[in-house]
Amino acid sequence: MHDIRFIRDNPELFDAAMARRNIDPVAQDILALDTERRHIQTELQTQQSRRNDVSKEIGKVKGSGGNAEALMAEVADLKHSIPALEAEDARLEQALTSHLMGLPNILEDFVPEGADEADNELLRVVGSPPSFSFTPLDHVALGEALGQMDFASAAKLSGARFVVLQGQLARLERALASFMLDIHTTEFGYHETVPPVLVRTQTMTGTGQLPKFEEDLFRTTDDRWLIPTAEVPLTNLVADSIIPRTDLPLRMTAYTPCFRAEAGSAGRDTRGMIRQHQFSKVELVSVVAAEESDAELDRMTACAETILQRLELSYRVLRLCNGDTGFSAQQTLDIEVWLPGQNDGEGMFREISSCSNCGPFQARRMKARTRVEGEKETAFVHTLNGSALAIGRCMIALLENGQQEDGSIMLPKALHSYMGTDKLVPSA
RNA sequence: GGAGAGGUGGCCGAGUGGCUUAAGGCGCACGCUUGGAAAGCGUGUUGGGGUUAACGCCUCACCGGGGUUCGAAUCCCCGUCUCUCCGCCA
Repeated sequence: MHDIRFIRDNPELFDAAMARRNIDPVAQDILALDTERRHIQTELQTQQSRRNDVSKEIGKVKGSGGNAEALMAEVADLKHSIPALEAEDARLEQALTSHLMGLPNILEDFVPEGADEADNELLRVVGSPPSFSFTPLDHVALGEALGQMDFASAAKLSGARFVVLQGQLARLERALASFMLDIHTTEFGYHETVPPVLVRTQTMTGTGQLPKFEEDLFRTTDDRWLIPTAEVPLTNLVADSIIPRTDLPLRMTAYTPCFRAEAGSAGRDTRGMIRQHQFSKVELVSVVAAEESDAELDRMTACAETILQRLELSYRVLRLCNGDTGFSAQQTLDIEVWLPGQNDGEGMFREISSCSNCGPFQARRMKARTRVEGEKETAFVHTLNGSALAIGRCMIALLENGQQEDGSIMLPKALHSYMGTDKLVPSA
């Protein structure tokens, strides 16, 4: 959510920022509501103050046996006007809040200009793709040849966009989660967490999924929501709190399933494990002081990159353009891994991680603040989140990059101890 | 799922309609005291919003939302969470 005081002081800047999000000027409408609301509040509070004074006076008069009827008659009038003003104030606040809640975060100035992913800015390419003496297969062919990746059975159980993994691939899921969590906790200081995957509406609103993106989510019959990412519960852990400045930064990591309705993705990535309704992911969340968030984004991205490097996968890092940056982010860096089996064996880069600095945007929605010990002023924290990494897409990358002509899959050294072997072979 | 008891400041805890400006304690900060420290004494110590050049003034908030009343932490209704017991269950 946005700071109404910023909009009051900089309406043109605000509209310019929203223009980068393809949103028509809104500052004038917002400020009209704001001005009217403050006018109502002033009048309301004047009347409340009068009511409080008179009520006290009535108490005193009655206590000393006097006649308070004149005073009570005065308050009788206020009893009509105060509720009316309260209702008007509530209406205006609601209108203002719903307006502000629906507007995306302001982008950093250096976010590149562009309509979609084709316009993202390439920051670096790391590693080099493996070369094959044969045409590499995609993960579907490889996984099914292993007899360990079963889309037909998943469709029987759950419909499209699900998968059943078995044998070594099932273990690989577990191994990857352990491998990633071990690095983040022991080398990078993230606090391992197991959060709920069902959350309340208020929690989804705190990180920005609601009220605008309901159609992307699964909702339960008792009015909870399945998380689309562990960013939601992890970040909301600091909602409604004031964190001592000395406790920052907070760094949390969690391995959770993620659920996405993929309502707007009909026909996209229908083959294989690239885009599923359910997938698992190791997520990183940082809660930091304002002045630290830019550096924290670089740090977080480096943590995600470390995983890819240890897995000996090549990748590239991009800064997303305005058209491709998500609702809550002020800046996003994507990591795309090389998948040699895609594009009919030509290979292509696909997103495997997305690291975002949300600045104070989510913190303001969830009232997450910090304070320097001994000072009175509080400040909204900055929140960041990143995948490190998406497990399913990581598995795809390992299969497609490690494939051998005989159909077996060579695993990177880092996983040997987690897998108890150095390669994947077809199930007996 | 059933029955009961609860939710008050950073923490503990008093408070069954006005004397609450939320008692008292703990913790914390500052000061006095001291050679220094402890103890003791004193002062201060929630958050959001409106208004103001500023000091300040006002308002809201005692889990959340409604209601009764001139006036609600206190009474009523709904919701929510916690605890105890029962049932069920991994």
